[in-house]
Amino acid sequence: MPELPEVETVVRQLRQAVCFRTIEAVTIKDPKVISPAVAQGLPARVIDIARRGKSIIFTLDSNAYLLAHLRMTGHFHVVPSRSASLEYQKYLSGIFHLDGGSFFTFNEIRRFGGITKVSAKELEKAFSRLGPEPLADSFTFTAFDSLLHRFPSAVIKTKLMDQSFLAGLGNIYAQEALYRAGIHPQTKIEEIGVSKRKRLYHGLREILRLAIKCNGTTIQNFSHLDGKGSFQDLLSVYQREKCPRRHRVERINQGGRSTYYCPRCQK
DNA sequence: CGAGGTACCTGACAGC
DNA sequence: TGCTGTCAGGTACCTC
Repeated sequence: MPELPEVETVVRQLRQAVCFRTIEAVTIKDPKVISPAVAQGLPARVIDIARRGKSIIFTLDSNAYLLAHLRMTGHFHVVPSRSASLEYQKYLSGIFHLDGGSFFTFNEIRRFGGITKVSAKELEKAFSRLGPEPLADSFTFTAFDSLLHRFPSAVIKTKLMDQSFLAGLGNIYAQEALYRAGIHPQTKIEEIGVSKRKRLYHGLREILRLAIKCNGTTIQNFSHLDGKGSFQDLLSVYQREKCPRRHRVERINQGGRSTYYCPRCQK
């Protein structure tokens, strides 16, 4: 499930393979996933690939941007030459033809994610609703704490997953961060004391950094360009039966989503 | 305004 | 075997 660490992994790999290359043409197989506008204004050179929250931004030298979101099951694949077989044809949404005959593809099983072409203004508008980047230097404990103070009555787990609150956390890392902080996922923000707020701040940053080092978590549908991440081996509660301290993990439902937590470690 | 619920979409899997 | 129901979940959109 692509969250911040998985998207960051994909961005780093795309940067290696696609940055400073020219997109000559795009073949759109599924216009619901790849907006037809993406094929216009080519060829164009990719001069930067970056991440904001869970979005991927390709900066083109044509004064436009490609905005990609993996949602649940979106994948990029880089294919070295035109003669190579399209290994992932089954869910192929689009083919990006690069200079020199290589290409990369976008595949989307559930067709939730996709790629659109946007202007600088549209890009700014899309990101204006996003909360801060949890790994940014400017995201200090003070910044996190003042954010928490704005929503005293909200349930902490739901808020951690709210992209306008904090950009990049999803169901897995929100749960893992709460385990690290010893906070029950149904706790209201106003009920969390300052020491647990600090543990949550440090816990979520540590977990994101560690997961990036592991190239993300590979569960069910997520794999990055070069294979699989390994953070799933380090999960404490998500889809686990026992927490690292050998207590039984419980599963509850919050907003139609499963939440795993340890009733003994998280009060 | 915030908070909570639901639709979107398809594959995996359990149960009969 | 083959059907049905449930679950997975990021985000936009809706209602209260």
